[in-house]
Amino acid sequence: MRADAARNLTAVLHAGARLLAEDPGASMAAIASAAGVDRTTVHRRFANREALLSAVFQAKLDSAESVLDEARLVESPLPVALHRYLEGIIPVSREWPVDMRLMMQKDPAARVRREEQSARLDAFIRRALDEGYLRAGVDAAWARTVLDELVDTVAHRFPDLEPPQAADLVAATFLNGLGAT
Amino acid sequence: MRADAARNLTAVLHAGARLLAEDPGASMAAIASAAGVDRTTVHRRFANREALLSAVFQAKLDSAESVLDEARLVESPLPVALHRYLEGIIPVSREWPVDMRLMMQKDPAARVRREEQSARLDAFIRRALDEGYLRAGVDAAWARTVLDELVDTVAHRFPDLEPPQAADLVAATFLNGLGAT
DNA sequence: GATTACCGCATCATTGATGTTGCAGTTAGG
DNA sequence: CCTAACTGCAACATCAATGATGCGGTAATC
Repeated sequence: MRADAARNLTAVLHAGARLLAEDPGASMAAIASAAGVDRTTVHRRFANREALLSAVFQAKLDSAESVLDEARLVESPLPVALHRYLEGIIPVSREWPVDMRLMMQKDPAARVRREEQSARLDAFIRRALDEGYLRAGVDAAWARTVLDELVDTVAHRFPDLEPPQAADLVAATFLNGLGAT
Repeated sequence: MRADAARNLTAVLHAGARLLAEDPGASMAAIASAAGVDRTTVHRRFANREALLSAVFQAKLDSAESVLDEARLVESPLPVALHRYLEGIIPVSREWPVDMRLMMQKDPAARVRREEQSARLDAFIRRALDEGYLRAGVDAAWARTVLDELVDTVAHRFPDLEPPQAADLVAATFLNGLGAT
């Protein structure tokens, strides 16, 4: 692929992620325009709207997978792995703000991949329970969901918070909550 | 308004909230069908799609406002008010699963009302800080956002949890987090 | 039980989004 | 500098959603 084509491609993917996050019904024309590209250029690269969405998901899943790999969720000491994961996943969530849950109803391939990554985080939460970093009796599914939501929240509602500080905030809230004493 | 018309109206609003939560691009036809009503009936009651969305938001805002009033956020002891608010707002979030943030971009009236309600919760969070129920130094905006997200999460991702238990879970997570000791 | 409000059904017009194609112009890369 | 790849532009076809309307039938309310 030629260099300018590659630039346009990533521009379209990023513009797509950004516009679709604000409005899941964003038109191809709007995405193309935001990417500084003609509408037909997008159609030439992606056969249909679904293919474009798929490509955006794949891009996000790729980034997330790298973070999961580099966090060493299984090997590293748990607090270290948690912090490394958070510091990595928050920028990913910002770079690809598109919400997976809502949009990959019609993309089974992306769903499968998402579930594989999800399973790695589930295992991490179980490990946290086993090693006593979470209170006994805490529901693993609840802990997992809360962690996801805290990540999304700090990523998108507090965009000016740098990743290290954001990771601290999420970890502290997750483990200690916000209450006194 | 005739009784059957009122029934149809609420059926359309509920179907709309449900379908729009799953897919913000859900068609009027799909909503009408889900409500067991002809498409033209919906068009007769609501001049356009925007009006239907507005009505759904208004319905949710009405319910939320009742909860805010009855929680007595200013007068009651803080833990009592918090629990009462949670126990009330979780069913509202379930009854009207539509996400406000995403959808009322184009509905300034709803936005204003939402912000008024939001201000009441902001004040409640400030009160919690002042009275020492939240750790000193905790960012009020962060606490506020986390509370909202915990409510939405327990409401939609744990639909089988009864409101009292769900409220306990949210309050405990909010104040104490999930970590050990 | 009469009336009137409401509904379902069929039909039509309109619009915005999607997707395709041909062509001329530009630019990356050998 | 030459070529092939890529783009923008214009034009076109298609389709699904929106919105309007008239009419016969049904059901709520008095």
